[in-house]
Amino acid sequence: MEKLFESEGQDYSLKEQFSSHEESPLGFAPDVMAENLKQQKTIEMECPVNEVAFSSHLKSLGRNLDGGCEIMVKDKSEKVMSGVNMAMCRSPDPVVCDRNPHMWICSENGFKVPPCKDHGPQHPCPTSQEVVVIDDDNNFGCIYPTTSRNSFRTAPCIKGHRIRKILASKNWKVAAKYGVKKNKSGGYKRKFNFNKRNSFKNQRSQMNIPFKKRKLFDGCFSDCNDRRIVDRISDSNASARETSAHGKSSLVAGQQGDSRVKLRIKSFRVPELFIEIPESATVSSLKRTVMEAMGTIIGRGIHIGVIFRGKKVRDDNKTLIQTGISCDNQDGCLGFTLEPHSSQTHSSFCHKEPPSMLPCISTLEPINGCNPNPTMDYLGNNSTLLLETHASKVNNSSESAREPVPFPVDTAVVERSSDSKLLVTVPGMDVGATNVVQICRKSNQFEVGHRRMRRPFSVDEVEALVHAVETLGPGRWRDVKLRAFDNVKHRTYVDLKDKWKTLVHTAKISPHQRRGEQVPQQLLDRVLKAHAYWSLSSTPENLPSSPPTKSI
DNA sequence: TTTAGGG
DNA sequence: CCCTAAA
Repeated sequence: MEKLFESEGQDYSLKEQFSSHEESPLGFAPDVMAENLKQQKTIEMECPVNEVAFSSHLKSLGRNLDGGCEIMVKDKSEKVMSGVNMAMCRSPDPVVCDRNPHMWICSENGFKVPPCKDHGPQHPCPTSQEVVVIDDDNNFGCIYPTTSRNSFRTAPCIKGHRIRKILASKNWKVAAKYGVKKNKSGGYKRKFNFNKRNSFKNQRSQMNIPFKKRKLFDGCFSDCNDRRIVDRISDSNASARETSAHGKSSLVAGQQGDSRVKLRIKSFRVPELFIEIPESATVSSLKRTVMEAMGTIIGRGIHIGVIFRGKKVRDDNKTLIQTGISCDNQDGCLGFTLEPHSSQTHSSFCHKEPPSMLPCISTLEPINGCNPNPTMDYLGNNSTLLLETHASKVNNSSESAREPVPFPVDTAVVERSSDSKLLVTVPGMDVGATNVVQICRKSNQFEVGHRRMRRPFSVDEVEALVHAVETLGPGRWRDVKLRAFDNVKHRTYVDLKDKWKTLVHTAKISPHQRRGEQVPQQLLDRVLKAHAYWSLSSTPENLPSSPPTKSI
């Protein structure tokens, strides 16, 4: 596994963690993860904050239709990090937890068992109780695999209301199971894997989505590359296990005898949130920020995309037969994505939303330069959703997904920033000045037609680039990358080449023509000098004897 | 995969 | 930043 960030002796600021969230997840050090994966241990979490946002989003989709979802951030010592400066959460592994901390706890050292009828936080479930099962009657608890005896407890009401909708209850149940795995001590921990690379590679994500039938799983990462999802079904068929094929969907031969197609959707690809928050922000403001982002994105507009045999099925009017979706299909050729509502593509941008309504849906509309079809693939967790639906339901799925989800979010003012991001200003946050949350659906570079988020080079980056080019020369961009940006995943050697190109151009034009963050003239002088130096000759033997930094 | 260059 | 021909 590629090393994502150094943890030893490093002092990451929150800003760094956020700005380079791809490389610096808040969670475990990747090498630790890799080691754990080798040993097939449970991996707790590797979770950049933007992904935290989405994990929360996933959870909220499922279980918080009637209420808010509190995000708990804990460190290894089990201290709830709420209210402290997030900069404190560097080396520890902040974890996002459910709104029901009595149900699951997710810290490095501690855990609590699910409150099944037989056991509680003070009396952990025995190891024989391998899985937590939530049945179809709003119960949850443990199952004794040897005796098949269940220890269920009726699910609590949320905000004093029994969950009304069937979908809601199903969701809640699914999400409650989300990411829970028994640890070796017999308790249960949340388990995440947000390894982006693997997620991309495996084109897999886990998205718990309302559907007709839900079954339960204990998710096990059997290995690093192939985290199959083991389903454990809560009904009498509890011994039945299913292994997810590709994190997508499989077509199950129907038993109806007619032409119905049964789909078992293993997962959805989901978009991703990017959140930027001041380093001085408190955890509670972070929570709120994440909440806002979640509410924004799940509020409206998400609908379902269908990908069949690697191609997106764009024609909604096609029948399944015309599309080729049938029971004969092999596993994995059908996939679903969550994506912005297409009708909002050109909709105007709203600035205010009535109270008690969701924030503006603008994050869901394709942002200028942003990917209109974010398919950031999320493995994301170890549970999956087993569902069966008839073919006729497929077209309706977007309908249900579009259904507004009640979510207690403050009115948010949403603005479009000039650089293809959305700024969500959240009022009432306790971080002094205005909190600005940038929400931008990041593009998936592995998907065609998706533009990456714009990330202007900082002066420091320019300095590093200039220095590398001074010594290596232009034209060795791979070396430049390895030398100066090896640990910066989002800067490719093409990016560096492009940046050098613009730097040379910038250096040649007059200062008042320059835009963006001003690069110090001294740096630009070095650019020109290096450019001239390396332009003198294309052959090394004709080069001046000393590099540009030392020459002249 | 990298480089190089136009868009 | 994207796209892509060419190496």
